[in-house]
Amino acid sequence: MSEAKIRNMEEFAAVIGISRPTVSKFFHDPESVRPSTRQRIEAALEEHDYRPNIYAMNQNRKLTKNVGIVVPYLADPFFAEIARTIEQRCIDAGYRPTLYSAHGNPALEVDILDSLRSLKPAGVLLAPLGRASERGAIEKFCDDVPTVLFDSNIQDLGLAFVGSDNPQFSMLIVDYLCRTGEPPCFFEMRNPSNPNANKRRQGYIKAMEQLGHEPIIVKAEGQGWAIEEIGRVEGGKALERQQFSTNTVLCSNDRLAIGFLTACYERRLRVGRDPDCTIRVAGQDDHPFSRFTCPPLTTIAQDYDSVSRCVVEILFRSIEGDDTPREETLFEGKLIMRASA
Amino acid sequence: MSEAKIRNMEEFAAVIGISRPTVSKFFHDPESVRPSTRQRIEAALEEHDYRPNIYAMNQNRKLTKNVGIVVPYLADPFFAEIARTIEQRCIDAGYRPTLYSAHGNPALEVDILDSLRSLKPAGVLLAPLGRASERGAIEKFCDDVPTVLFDSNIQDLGLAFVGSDNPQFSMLIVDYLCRTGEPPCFFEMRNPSNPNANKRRQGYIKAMEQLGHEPIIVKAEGQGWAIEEIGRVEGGKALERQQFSTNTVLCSNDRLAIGFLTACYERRLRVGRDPDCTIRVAGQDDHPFSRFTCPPLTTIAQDYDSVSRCVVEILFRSIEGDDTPREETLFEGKLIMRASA
DNA sequence: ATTAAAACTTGCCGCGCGTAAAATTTTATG
DNA sequence: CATAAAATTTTACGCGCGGCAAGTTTTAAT
Repeated sequence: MSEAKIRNMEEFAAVIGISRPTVSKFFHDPESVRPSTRQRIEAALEEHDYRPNIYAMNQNRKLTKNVGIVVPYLADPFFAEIARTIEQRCIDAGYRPTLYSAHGNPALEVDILDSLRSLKPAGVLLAPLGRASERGAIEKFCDDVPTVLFDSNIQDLGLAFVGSDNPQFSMLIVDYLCRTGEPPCFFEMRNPSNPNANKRRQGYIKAMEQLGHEPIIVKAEGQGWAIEEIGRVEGGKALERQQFSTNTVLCSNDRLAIGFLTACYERRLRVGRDPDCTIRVAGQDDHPFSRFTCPPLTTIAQDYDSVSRCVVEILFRSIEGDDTPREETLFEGKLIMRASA
Repeated sequence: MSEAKIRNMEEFAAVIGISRPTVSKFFHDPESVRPSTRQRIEAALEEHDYRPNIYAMNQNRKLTKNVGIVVPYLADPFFAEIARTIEQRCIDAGYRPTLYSAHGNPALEVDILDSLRSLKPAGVLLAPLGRASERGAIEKFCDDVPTVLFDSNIQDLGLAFVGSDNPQFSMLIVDYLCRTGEPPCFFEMRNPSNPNANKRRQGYIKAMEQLGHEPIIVKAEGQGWAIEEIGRVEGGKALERQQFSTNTVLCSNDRLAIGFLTACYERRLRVGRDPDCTIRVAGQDDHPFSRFTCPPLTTIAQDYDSVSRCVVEILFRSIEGDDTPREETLFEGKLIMRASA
C-alpha cells in the first residue's frame, strides 16, 4: 500500500509525476486524457486510495453530478421499488443520486426542493404529491433546476412527464372483468391525493359505456396516505349499505383494494372467481404485496422498468444539452390475472 | 423582496451592515451572537433569501451537520417506516440526514459506507444487512466515523447498538399462543439474513421448554429478501408434508407470515382462532401490512418509536462529546392480538 | 464614571479544487 | 523528417467560507 496519506490532488499528482490540472481533468472524464496517462493515474489510484474532496469539487464545478430523487411517500412499497430502480440507473450513469420522501406532506415537499436547490443538482426526478403539491413552489424550482416529473403529472411543469396510461389501465381491466363476469363497480377515494385517480375513473366510465354498461362509482371518504385503512373502513360501510350493485368491485388502486379485501374478510364474504365466492375484487398498480393478499389480487401492472428507464434517459439527455420541448410519455399496463377476480 | 441577488456571505453581511465573521458565527450557532444582531440577521434573511453555500461550509468545517442513515432494504415497509422516523428526528435536531438503502446487497452496503465517508458525516445510523455484511469494511468505517447500529447487531462494532429484545418477542407470543390453544411450531428461514432470527428461535425454544412443550422448528429453504415468496412456497411445502405437528404456526417474522398466509389460502385452510378454523398463524414485527392481511395477523409490535428515539439520542450525545462505553439497548415488544391467532 | 468582559470589526490566510490562457511537449500525418 | 494538431504542463487566479489575531466598540457590572 501507500506510505504517507495523500491529502489532496496536488500531492496525488506529484506522486504520479503529472500535473494537477491533468488529474483534475481525469476525474472529470477519464476519457479526456491520453490512455497512457490514464493508466498511470488508475494504477496510482490502486496504490494510494486517494479520492477528490467532494465539497471542493462541487463548490467550483458549475454542474455537480448530484441527482435528486423525490417521491411522495417512501413507506409505500410501490414508490420504494421505483425509487430503487431509478437510483440504480443513476449510479450506473455515473451520477450520485440522493433519495428524498415528502412523507405525504406538501410543506416537506417544498422543504426538500428548497434544500435540494442548495445542492446544485445536475437534475431532479420528482414524483410530486399531486393535488396537494404547492404548484407555485414547484414551478419556481423547475425553472431553476432541470426536473423530470414522473408518476403524477403537473400540467406543463418540468422538462417532461413520464407515467402510466391510466385510462388504459382501467379500460383493460374493465374489459377483462366484463368478459368474465358481471360488470364492475368502481371504488375510489372522494379526494384522492393522486391525480392519476381521475384518469382511472374516466377510463372506467368510458370503458363501461363502450361495453354498454352503466358506470357505478362508490366514493370513500377520508384523506391522506393511510389508504388501506380507508379502503377497509369505507369499503366496509359501502358493503353494509349495499352500495355495490354488482358482485364485482374495481378499486382505483391496489392499496385501496388491499384494505377492501380486509373489509370483505371481516364480513365473511368469500372473494374470488370460484363459484362459491360472492364477490370479485380487482386493483390497479400491481403493488408488491398484491401477490400475497388472500386471495391474491387481480390487477394491472405498472411498467416500473420502462418508467424508470425513460425518466432517467430524458433527464440525462437534457443534461447533455438536448433541448427538445416538453413531452409526456405514458406506458401501458399489463393485466395480472390472479384469484381475486 | 430583494433587488439584486446576493452571491455570498460577504455581500449578505454588507447589506445588513455587519461583518462577515459575525454572520458566519450566526450560521454556526444563532445563540452565539447578541440578540439584537440576531434579529437583524434574521430579518435580512426574510428579505433576501440568502443561504450559505453548503459545499464551501463543509469544506472548511471539521464537522459537518450531515448524518447518514443506512438501512438494508428500503422496499421493506418496516425499514421505510423506521427510517422515516429517524430522518425526522435528525431534521428536528438541526442535522441533514441522507437516506441510503443497501438493497439487500453487501457490496452495495460497502459502497454506501465508502461514499458516505467522503461526505465527512457527523455521524451515521446503520442498520446492517446482518450475516451478509462484510464485517471488515464496516469495522474500518466505524473506526473513522461515529456510528450507531440499530435493528441488527454486529458484535462490538460502533458506538452502541439499539434494537429489540427478540427473545422476549418470541417468549411473549409463545406464552400467549399456549394459553389460548395448542403450542406453536416455529417457522423460519434456514439461512436468515438477519441475526435477530437466531434470537427469536432461541426465545421460542426457551419459552416452549419453560412451559413444558417440545419445540418444533420447521425451516424454509431460500435466500435473499423475497421473504413473502419464500414463506408462501416453502410454507406450502411444509403444509403438504405435514411438518407442522400442531395447529399453530409462529413465524419468525411478519413477512414470512404474510407469505405463509397465502400458502394457507391456496390450500383452502381457514386461518384464525374461530372454531371453524383449522390453523392459527402468528408473526413478529407488526409489519405495516399485518393489519390488513386476511385474517389480520396476530404479532408482536416492534417499538419503532423508542428505537428511533434512542438511536438518535445516543448518536447526538456522542457527537457532543459524551464518551460512554459501548452499550446495547433493547426494547420490549407488545402483543398485538388480531384474528389470525 | 470606571472597568472588565463580551461582542464585534478588520485583515489575512488557508481549504481543495475548477478553470482559463499561454507555453510546451507529444502524437499523428504526410 | 518536417509540420500541424492534439494533449499536456505551467502559471495564475478564483470560489465561498472557516478561523485566527489584533484592535475597536458595546454591554454590563462595580
